[in-house]
Amino acid sequence: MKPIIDILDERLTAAMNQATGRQDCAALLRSATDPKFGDYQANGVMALAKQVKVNPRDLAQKVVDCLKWEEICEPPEIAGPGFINLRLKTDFIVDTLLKINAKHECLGIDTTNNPKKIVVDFSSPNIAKEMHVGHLRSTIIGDAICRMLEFEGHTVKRQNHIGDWGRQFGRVILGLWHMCMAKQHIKEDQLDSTVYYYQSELRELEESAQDKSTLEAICKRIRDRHKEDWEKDSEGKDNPSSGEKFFHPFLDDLQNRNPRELWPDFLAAYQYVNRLEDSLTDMGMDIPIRMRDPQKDTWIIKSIPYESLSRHITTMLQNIDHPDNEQEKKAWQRITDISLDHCREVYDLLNVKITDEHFDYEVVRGESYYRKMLPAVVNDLKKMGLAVESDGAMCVFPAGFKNKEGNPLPLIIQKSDGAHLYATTDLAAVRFRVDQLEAKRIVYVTGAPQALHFEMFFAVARQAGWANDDVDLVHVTFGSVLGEDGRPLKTRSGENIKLRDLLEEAVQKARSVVEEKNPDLDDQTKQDIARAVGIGAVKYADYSTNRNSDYIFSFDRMLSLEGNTAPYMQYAYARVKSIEQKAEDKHVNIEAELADMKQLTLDDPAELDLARYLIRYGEAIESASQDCRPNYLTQYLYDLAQKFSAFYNACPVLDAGPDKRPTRLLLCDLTARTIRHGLTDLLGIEVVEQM
RNA sequence: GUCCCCGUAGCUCAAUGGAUAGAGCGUUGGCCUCCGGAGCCAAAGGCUAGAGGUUCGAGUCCUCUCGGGGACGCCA
Repeated sequence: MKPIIDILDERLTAAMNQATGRQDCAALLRSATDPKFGDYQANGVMALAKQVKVNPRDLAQKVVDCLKWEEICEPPEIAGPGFINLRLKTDFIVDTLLKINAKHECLGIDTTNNPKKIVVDFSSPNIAKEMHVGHLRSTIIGDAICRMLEFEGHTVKRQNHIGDWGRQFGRVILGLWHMCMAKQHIKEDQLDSTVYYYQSELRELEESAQDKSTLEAICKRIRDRHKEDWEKDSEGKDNPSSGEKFFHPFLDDLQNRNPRELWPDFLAAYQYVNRLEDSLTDMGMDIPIRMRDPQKDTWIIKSIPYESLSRHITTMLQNIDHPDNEQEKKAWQRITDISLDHCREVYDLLNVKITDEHFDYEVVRGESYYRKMLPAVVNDLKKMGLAVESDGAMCVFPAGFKNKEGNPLPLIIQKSDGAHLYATTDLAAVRFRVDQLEAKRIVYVTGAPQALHFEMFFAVARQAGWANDDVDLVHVTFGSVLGEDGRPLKTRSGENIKLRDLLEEAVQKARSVVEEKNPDLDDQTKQDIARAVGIGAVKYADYSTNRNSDYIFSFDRMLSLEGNTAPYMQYAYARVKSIEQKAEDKHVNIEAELADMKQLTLDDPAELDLARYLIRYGEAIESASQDCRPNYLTQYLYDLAQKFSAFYNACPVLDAGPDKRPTRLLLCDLTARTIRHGLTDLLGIEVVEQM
């Protein structure tokens, strides 16, 4: 079925064209601002009257005279300075409800007649970092956008543009190497109760931060051992540090281990590398490295500053696909696996699908995916004359952007050391998405601070002709999650709050509420409810604010069960389900009563109020999807739940007479279906039958 | 310094240029012989930070001021 608002808008527009003899009228049909004005109001007549210089109320009357409304609306009313107010006929509402009942799988909503291929780039966490609150919004807003677009009938390609390339690359490999070596330093019989050196030495480094000489002694000790381990690892081989003895077997063994157990260790080792490198600055310590002698094609050993070791690995591995770098490539792949597994755990909790196993196409295409396309991006921009060298770096200066000095602002695509940046990767990705994925719209869900980057990068993509006018480029921004103090949400010690911890706390808090309200449920049921309510509360709280606003994160409010929250919605749903369960006791066969319904009796104001709102679900989806604003959808669902509650209070269902009961059962059924569809199918929030 | 976002009830948040700016929490007062009271109904609470402007009409668009946050060349 076509949305009612669209039908009326078309008719109003036609009537306005007819009344004025023009072709360019806009009815501006909107939801009525107040129920006393009816269901819809047309705002366009007033502007039109101004243009054609006639009295707006007179024009409104003319428009109404030309308008076909009879089978849909009560007689239109002209109000105020020239509004045309439309109220749906009860018969029309009845008709529509019956049609929805006949097609209740899609709730009477048609798919779009203009389906597009749309890429949605979201979540995109950084490898080697635990997912934290900062990833919450992109992940769930992006997911909701995809779900809405998919429901509308678009072909959506989800892309998880993970940060798996670039500067931290060398450090993560070093981290894994330390994990390997630390294990070697542990005797077999100590394995249970032991502390790995990267754990104990991290503490030492932190504690001695202010004491230069102690710090140097620690670093020297670490360096000496590092060197020794490195040499031992290639014992008996002419290929230095080939990793034959320890590292390769370690990496192979990792494949057989549970990534979930490895993750904390890896994080600790990575943190160790970061700390160590920061500590080493200006200490003048060296470490040997191996490199290919390009002349003789043999390995040579060279000394470099210890603190630049990871940077060396990073630059060397610009060429990761070379056979010489197999060890590093393998290490990097293991880390990606381990890290993605951690993400997967969070995604599962959030009920978000943004990894490969859920789809028949590659979802996780991180920065590394585009690595081979980067030189071409730079070269092509150079050839076009768009990229020029500036202070040793390759830059594009898109028109209209200025820096602090008022000079043209560069988008840097290649650093002076030859390395590429995220702008380069973004450009390669946009090319890939337009050419290979045939995207007609690309949606980037990232925080507002990156707005300038996207503006510039879009401008360059357009200038280069990689995204022409037939491709929409959209940056969906969002605000920050704040703590109760109004500052960005952090732990007391100032660290990012781990997303998994946050979600687990939400489930735990929800559990204690369930425990209190409904102590007789069995343990598994309680846990299922706690999970649906806890996770749902976090997601719903996010969705229900304007995404551009910052919002203050509060477990108490989001779990408070009153107001516009997930628990309230879930409760409304559970109450309907409860009626269904009770039906059997009262010998009411719901299916039989709903099947093949021909007529409804909408007598009670609460029934009518609920009914007229139920048929407008599609409008809510349309507006939420259009602007990528899930809060339009939550607002609709909340209003719907409130109207249902009012109806529930005023109108007995199971005890109603046979003349009223089928209607009321239908209202219950469609309310439940709509809430479940909105919550679960579009927002990924579970509903529960009881709570 | 330039640019971007924000400033709405005591608090947390809404408001697709439209009519008298809405919810929830909190406050006050009603409503269970009845399907889940985790509910419903109602009241009080506002110069939409301030000043100009555009418009038939401005919380929304433009200009300025004040206050908060963020971005602005080799991180992402």
